[in-house]
Amino acid sequence: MEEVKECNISLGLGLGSSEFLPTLKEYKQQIMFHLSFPPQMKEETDNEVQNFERFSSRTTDDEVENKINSSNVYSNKIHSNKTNKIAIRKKLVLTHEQVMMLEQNFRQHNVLTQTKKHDLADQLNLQPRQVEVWFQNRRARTKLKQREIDCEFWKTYCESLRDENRRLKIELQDLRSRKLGSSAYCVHLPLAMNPSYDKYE
DNA sequence: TTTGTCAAGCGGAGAT
DNA sequence: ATCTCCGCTTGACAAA
Repeated sequence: MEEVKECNISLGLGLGSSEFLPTLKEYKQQIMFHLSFPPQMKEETDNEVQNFERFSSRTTDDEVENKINSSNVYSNKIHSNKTNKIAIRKKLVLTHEQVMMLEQNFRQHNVLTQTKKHDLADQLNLQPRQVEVWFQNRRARTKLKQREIDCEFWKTYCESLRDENRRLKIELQDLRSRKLGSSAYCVHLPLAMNPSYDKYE
């Protein structure tokens, strides 16, 4: 079967050219037209497109079209290197209300149960998978943020240790320069600060 | 043009 | 075998 190495079709997409935005059906037609798939590949691609329709938060072509034409959803093509198939990915931008609701639920519990996932999906008019993905990405963002905080903490801590080390070295040098050799004094000094420390090394 | 953000894909790991 | 999670990555988009 003919292999599709590269898919780089212009479908007239672009911001500010909404009158040229194709419907999902037109997308399918144009993809087929441009690539002239062999029948088998056409079928596979069509299935793939259908999968993406199911996968997206919309179920009908009309709904897809409305979303494509609305302000918070854009469409683009993706090409899977693994399967050499073409599909359409609809880039979803969640609304403020959707994000607020998700955030609120995330604060209560950052892991989803099956029931919670489906409830939220229903409430937000999203697919359960999209809710799941949002939670996964949200956990990743939290973790990243925490890592940054930890990193900052250890950086500061490290800096303070360096300062302390510098200070102790100066103090040690000062003590040595005064040539304080009294054994009574030495007893109360930590080993490293003991003027006789060199003897132990 | 570069950089940051975010939804989503992919693959591996662990649990059931 | 299936599900869910995580880490990494991709591609679209917006902002700088």
